[in-house]
Amino acid sequence: MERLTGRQQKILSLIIHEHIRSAEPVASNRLVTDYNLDLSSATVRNEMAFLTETGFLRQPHTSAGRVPTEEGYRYFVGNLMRNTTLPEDARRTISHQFYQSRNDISNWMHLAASILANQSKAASLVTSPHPEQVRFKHLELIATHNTQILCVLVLEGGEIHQNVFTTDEAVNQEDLSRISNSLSTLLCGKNRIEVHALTNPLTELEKSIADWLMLEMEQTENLTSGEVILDGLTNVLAEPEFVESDEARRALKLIEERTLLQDLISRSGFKDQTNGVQVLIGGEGTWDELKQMSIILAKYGLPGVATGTLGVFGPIRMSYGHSISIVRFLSSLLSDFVAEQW
Amino acid sequence: MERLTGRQQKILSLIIHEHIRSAEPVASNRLVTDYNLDLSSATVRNEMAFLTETGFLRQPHTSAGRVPTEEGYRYFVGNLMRNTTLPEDARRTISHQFYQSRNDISNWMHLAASILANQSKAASLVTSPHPEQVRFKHLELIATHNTQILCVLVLEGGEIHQNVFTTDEAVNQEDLSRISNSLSTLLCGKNRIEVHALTNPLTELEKSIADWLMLEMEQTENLTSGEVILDGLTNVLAEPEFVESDEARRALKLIEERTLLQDLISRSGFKDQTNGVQVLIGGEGTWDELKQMSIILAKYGLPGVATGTLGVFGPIRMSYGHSISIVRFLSSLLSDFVAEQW
DNA sequence: TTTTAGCACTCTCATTGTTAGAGTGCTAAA
DNA sequence: TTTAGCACTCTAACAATGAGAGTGCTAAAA
Repeated sequence: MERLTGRQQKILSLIIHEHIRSAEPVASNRLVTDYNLDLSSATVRNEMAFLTETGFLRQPHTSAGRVPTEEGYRYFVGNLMRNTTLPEDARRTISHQFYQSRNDISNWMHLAASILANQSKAASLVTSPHPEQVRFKHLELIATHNTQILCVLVLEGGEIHQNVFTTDEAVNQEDLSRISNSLSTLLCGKNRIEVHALTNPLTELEKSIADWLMLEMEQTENLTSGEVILDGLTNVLAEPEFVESDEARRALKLIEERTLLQDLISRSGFKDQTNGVQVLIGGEGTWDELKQMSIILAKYGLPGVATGTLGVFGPIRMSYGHSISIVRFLSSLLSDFVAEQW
Repeated sequence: MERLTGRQQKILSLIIHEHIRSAEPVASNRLVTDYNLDLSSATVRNEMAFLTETGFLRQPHTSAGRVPTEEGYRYFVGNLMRNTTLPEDARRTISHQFYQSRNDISNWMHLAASILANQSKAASLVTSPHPEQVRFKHLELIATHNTQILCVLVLEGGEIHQNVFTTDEAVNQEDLSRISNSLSTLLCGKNRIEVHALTNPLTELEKSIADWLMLEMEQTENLTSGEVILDGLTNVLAEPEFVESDEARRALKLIEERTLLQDLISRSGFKDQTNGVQVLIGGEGTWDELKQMSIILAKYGLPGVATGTLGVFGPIRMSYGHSISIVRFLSSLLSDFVAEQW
């Protein structure tokens, strides 16, 4: 990694800041006048030439200002950005919005996606918390019409699955309650394999119920992530660099189709930096479709028990400091919600 | 309504067909050569002049071909379009895709949105089926941790709500089961007002549970539509007329924010045409933001019991025949699913 | 009366030429 | 080491031009 002088770092920071604001190449003059630099534009130009040589800036054409490269953004995020935390009042406002829905997973997922999108002015995603190992909690059988049975499976952590069975002959609610009670007490807290070992079903109905609940548990376990909520897709489209080119459209299409997300979430190792928040800038050489975009991801939940992913994606020219602090804050907030229920 | 000769109708149809295909103004020549018209271009020009005068076509500029007006599309949809039904094999393929998820509302809503978007090459929406009157079906209380109680409310039709209560002291599962059993038998099939009249709670816990379930029932009842699933937003953005203008972006933004949808669904009277399918062309003078877009909506479900809405929205230059037949088919398919569960 | 060939007319769009100005790199002086 | 000054380059905006697309109209043909 190149070593930069304090002044070079400052100029790089200012250029990135100004470019994020204006979406245009930044001229040496603009820096001097608008940011009260105690330097002449010529000096700034010399430094800019150096930063261009070392790969942190580039020039769209000879007589244009400078634009940060991916490398430049990466250096900025890794070394220069001051580690902003969300101001106390913003935290309070956001926490307050969750007050009503803290007990309903689906609700707070949507809310989180909406807040992420609005605050970061980019697109956002939130995946449902995914348990490492699925455990049975409770089963309920409810007679609906004469031969139809609504079957509700509650997993540890409060996740709910439902299904409707049709039987050959009518079953009354008392019988159903007896079955569900015995199964519930028998299987409570058991994982998929234990459930399989314990169920020695007698009737046709019990057999199909047992089959179904093992299927649901297996599916839930194998999913890398359950539901994926997207929001703010149109925010990204409003950005000037995406108005013309259809690169963004293609990237958004991939994201809407959820194909990239799986890949992205599983391959981004979460090995590293910035306090559990992962920053992917310009596809990092791996994802060609994301050349113009950056993605900020964080896991949330209880490690080893149940985790989900949340994050924002926007133009490479995004406000990293603010976005990262939002992502980090929501990640810890949602972790609390998960901890309450698991 | 103007009276058009057969030839005029045919020319209007062909122009609309060709314009939907090419997204460009249609010239008199193109019609004669590409569609083997047994007429000269001059004759076609005369008819085109007439159709322009009567308001079905317009000319972007003097030396350009013709483009259908909103009025033109409306006449086409109302009078000229042959009432296409989806081919048998397409129906079968689609039905087959639903096979696995016919019992899970959330699943089939997503699937329906995805199929609508892909088939119509436009954006799609599906709202959850909304009961006319909410009725209690079943209540289940499950002890999770020492002082936490997971509370699952099942409404008639299979809709499920959940909440977590925290009590001052630990409660055992037997007590909870007793409470939920007695409440379930007491309240089964009752609507919100009857529930209110019947609950004369004794303990603090019972009181908060009763409060909550009445709140949920009330909220569910007051919603014009519950969950709204959107899909295929990026399909619309790929259309040439939206690449440049930001009109589409604004329209999509409104739709993403769900503000327009409520208005749209409630105000579109479903008074009319095309077998329960409602076609809104170019905002119909009411919605300015939708000048360039058309919306095809249909209700599904059991009228008077529980209904939802589904549809597609795309450029005004959309393939109405195909889209309408898809919407109609899915509407009847989902109606079957609703009928099975209510 | 209806259709059509022919032609003048209009408007767009792509191309070219031109110019102002934005911004740089370099040099020589401070 | 910094900076003033200046030549140089490239873009973006504008005007001028011409080809071509497509029309409307007229007068002749069916």
